[in-house]
Amino acid sequence: MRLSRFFLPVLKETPSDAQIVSHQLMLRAGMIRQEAAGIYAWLPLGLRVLRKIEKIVREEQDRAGAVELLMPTLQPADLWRESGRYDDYGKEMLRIVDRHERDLLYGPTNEEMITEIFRGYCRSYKDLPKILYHIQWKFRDEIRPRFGVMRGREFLMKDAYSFDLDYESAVKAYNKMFVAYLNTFARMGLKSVPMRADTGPIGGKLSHEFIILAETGESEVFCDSRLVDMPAPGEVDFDGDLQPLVDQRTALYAATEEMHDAARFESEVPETRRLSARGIEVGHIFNFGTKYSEPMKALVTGPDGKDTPVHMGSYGVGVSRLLGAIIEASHDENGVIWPEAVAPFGAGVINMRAGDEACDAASADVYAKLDAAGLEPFLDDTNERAGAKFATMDLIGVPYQVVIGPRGLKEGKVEVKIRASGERHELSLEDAVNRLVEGAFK
RNA sequence: CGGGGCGUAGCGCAGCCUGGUAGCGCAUCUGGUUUGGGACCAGAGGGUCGCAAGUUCGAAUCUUGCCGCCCCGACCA
Repeated sequence: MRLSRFFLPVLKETPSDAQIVSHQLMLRAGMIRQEAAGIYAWLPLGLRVLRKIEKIVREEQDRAGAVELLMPTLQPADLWRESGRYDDYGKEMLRIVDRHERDLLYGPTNEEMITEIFRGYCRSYKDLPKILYHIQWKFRDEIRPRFGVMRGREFLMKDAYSFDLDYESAVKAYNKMFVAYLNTFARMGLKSVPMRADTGPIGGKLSHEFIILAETGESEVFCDSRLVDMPAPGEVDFDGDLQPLVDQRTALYAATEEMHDAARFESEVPETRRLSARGIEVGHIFNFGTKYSEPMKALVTGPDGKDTPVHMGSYGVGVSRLLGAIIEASHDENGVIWPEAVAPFGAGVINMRAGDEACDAASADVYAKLDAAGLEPFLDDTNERAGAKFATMDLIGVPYQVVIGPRGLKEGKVEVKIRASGERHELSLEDAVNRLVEGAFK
């Protein structure tokens, strides 16, 4: 992508209504634009990152054996009357009446609808187990939206739902998502900590929140510090026994404020490892048994010929919130520092003197080679001054910058700057390209 | 929903108390000089001061109502 063709409305000054750094940087880098309280338009740069995050979430869901589908944002109220949640959910649910006076709602979540879909087709225990998911926009009419995409009213969420014959089998699905989540967040450069959580209005007994530690987090959390640096499981056999991997983590103390037990914390965790911090919830998994399948009559016939309600679980990831969480975890005074896996562009190319024949030619050459190698380069081919170009490239957080100017070019050199460390390397044009393509700077 | 604050040009703000020609910085446009860390000079455009009603000869400024946004608390991916 060339900057001259792109749509990148960067702001020099920080808009006054943004309080936390991720919100400020998302506005300044031209990633989002607020259209109403808690409702944002995704500008091209923000959308690119959102898609990267979505892709990682999708790949890890698929790897864990979940199957993607897509449900509508609008749902009939009757479905929610079946589960009893039409009345329970309260004002957070946006209720809509259509021209025929039919009650609809903009889905805040999809347990009812997925249960309806499941019961429409699956009658036998032989259809089980199943995990279905989608990545879709949700609306919750929050009392107080805040912090940009961290607590928006409209937000992108991955929600998965599992269906099993019994509790034991449902725990296996739960464990799959548990492990998949650890891998998902790790791929985005985040250290996530699974914590015992309250099940809230969704109901059920087994539940964990996945928390990213950050000063600006909304929840207070307490955990054994060993959990924070425990590496993600990585390659695992999702059909194998995941219980040891889960136990290894759940054995260590970790709880959010509402589940915190100070006495237990102090007795189980040695003082040096007691970590109390703030965190951002980026994922939440639940097992809720037959809470929906029973009232909604999602029954399967078991091997014994008897009908039983399926055991279900639901598993959410705040996809749009993750942008905020990643920025909170990775930025400096100059802007965002994207982990490579989610960076909107793989490498930036700064043409220091657009219009200069040699600079134009060298920039085009580097750009073409990086592009051919699949690095998704971003070329600043504008007439801005050097300082402005550096500032913009730093702000939008591109992991590597190739600086091509007349000064270096005289000696056949370009400069590669690593955004995260600030390190610079003077290299020949070929070396710069080759080493970027090889990933030599990682 | 309770408490607090704000709404003036695309962005950041001043002006309001004490009513009388709507201003500054950045951004934008034109011309020129510049060009390795957010340039300089000269000129130009852009605002029914959130909306409505009231008070007044006269309202950005005072009063009332409404709307929107932000912050603090109880809830949530």
